[in-house]
Amino acid sequence: MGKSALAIDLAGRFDTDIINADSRQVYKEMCIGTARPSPAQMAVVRHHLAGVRSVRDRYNASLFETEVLELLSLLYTRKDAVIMAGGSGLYIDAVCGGIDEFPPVDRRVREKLREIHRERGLEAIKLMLLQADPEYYHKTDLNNPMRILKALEITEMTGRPYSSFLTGEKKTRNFTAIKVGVDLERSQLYDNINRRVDLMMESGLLEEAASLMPYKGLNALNTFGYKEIFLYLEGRISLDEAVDLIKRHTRQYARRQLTWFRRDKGVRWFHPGEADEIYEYVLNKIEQHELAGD
RNA sequence: GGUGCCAUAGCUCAGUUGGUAGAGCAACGGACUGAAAAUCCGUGUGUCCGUGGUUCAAUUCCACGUGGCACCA
Repeated sequence: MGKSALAIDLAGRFDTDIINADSRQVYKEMCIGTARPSPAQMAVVRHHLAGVRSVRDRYNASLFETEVLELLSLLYTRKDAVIMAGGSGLYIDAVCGGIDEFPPVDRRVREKLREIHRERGLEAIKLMLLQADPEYYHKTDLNNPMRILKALEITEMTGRPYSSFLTGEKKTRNFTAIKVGVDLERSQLYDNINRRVDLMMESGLLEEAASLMPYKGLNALNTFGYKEIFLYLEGRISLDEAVDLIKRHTRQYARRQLTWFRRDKGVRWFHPGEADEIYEYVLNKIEQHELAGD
């Protein structure tokens, strides 16, 4: 869509830094396949939280929330505004409104529950959820094993139903978020995506992915751009098929991002080329906010 | 040149003992509280290749044509 380039443009105008809101660009080993900003771009504008973790590390929306809040308290001593850019909606919402706190989950508990799911299927874990947390059972998507497993993990760890941790409260922050979304014609978006993937291949995505093959079981590598190359390296599909799949999966992800942000009525939508208009919009918002005396 | 098989959704293919059709993938829409580039849900009007014939009725049967594939020359 052109989020990164727009963010760099705006960061220049506001003389500020960018915080990366992308769940896969945090991994230092995943560079080409996540289109992490280039060293040249990073030299122009300071980017935070890109390439700061290993694929072997556990990372999630809550850790991101914590890290960004710490970072922001630091940045706001020097900057009036900070730009956060990326497509990971849950991560952005965690920063802007917070997510409820859960206790950490023991690896063995997680493994045990996954094994039950693997061996006895969805019905088995659904039944467990019905007993452990009927409230959540009636509320959640029962076809989605990840949701069920998550709830069971927390219930198992604490002896309390998962739903008792869900307050739905929006946390107050000491900053105001001005949200800007970008969208453009599908045909053009898809052209951009196809071109971007071709460029990744020219830049050595195959080699990067091949070097990460030993980690293919890790969550970080359950990512389009990598998993398709793994299929190729295993001889299951041709390289052309892999590239086509990467393009397709990237397109589908772009649509899912739109679905997420469209739900947020606080987002103001622009064409990615409207940098001037976006700058004006943000300036006005800041001004209104200051007049309101906040 | 001859013979046989095939032609149905964007793609791969089911199917209709004759009453105008449905799966997977794609596409589109949606959901989303520590795996989120993850995971999950919903949406199927298409000259059923063309023309003619048989029939109350043809995408289905028959003939011819067109295109593809295979085999024989």
